[in-house]
Amino acid sequence: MQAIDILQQHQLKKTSPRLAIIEALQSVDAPLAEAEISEKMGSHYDRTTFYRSMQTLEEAGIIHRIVVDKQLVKYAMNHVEFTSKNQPDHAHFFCNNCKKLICLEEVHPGPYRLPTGFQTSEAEVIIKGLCNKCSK
Amino acid sequence: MQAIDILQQHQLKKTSPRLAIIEALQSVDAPLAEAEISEKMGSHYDRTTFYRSMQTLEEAGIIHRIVVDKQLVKYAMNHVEFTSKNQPDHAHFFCNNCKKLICLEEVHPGPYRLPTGFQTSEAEVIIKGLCNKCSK
DNA sequence: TTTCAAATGCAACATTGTTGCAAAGGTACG
DNA sequence: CGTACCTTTGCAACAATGTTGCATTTGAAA
Repeated sequence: MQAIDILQQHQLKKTSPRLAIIEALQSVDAPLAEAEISEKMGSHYDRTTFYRSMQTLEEAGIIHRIVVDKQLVKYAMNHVEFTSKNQPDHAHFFCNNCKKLICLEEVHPGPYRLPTGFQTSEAEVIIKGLCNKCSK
Repeated sequence: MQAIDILQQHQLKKTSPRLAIIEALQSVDAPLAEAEISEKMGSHYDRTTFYRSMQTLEEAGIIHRIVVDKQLVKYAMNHVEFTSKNQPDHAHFFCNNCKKLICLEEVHPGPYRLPTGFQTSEAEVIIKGLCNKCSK
């Protein structure tokens, strides 16, 4: 779907930073970090606007955020079936060699057997290792 | 086990920053963030030394690091049976209400059914929700 | 006790993210 | 089309976490 239609569908204003961010994420088939997105957006880039846009897009269920490691956060488009109520709960794979992050849409972790009284709302799973290209 | 014995056992120098960090982590039954550890260590505290010590202790298999969220990293003692080769692979629970992190030593996630060619070396699982005290 | 590699502590810097506020821009309405 | 209004942007300043270089100190072995 086109970026402008996605914003329309969620009743968000069609501003140029939001359109640029969505188009950057759609341009590659992998989650991107802020630095990678800002590169694709060129010169006219503001970090505050980026973070505020990401928050808006995440709350609307358009993107999701993946915390890979201490200093590495990546952002990815959601599939159309995910909304703010219906959170994506797939696992992510991080390749220790090529440093790429891959959404494993078909891997749904859990359920987990927690001690009595614990209530789960969501789970974040990062599997690390070597991807299919780097393990050869 | 005493902090000084732990360092001895791993053939690490028994320096005061390392001893203070281990004692801080042992003083409570929960993973701590840098700010929480530095509080317990009092005035004589240096952030560079802290991070370098944590790296040494992690590589030795004495502690492990848990990335809870974008800007929240916690550190916890390993059980004696874990070494640098034998990584701890238990899940962690983060309470969205009281913000405490709990090691679920008995919850061992996986195995995961990954696409062909993917090799797993480790997995990090953060389950979020309400802990037994906050769900009442 | 002496020696020396390892570790500390300081300064400076890097990255990621947040807050306040004035200016600019999108959208609805006439 | 133009205007009015509320949202969003963009800038500056700040905050938290983590890293690098280098001189000084210190643990531990001889």
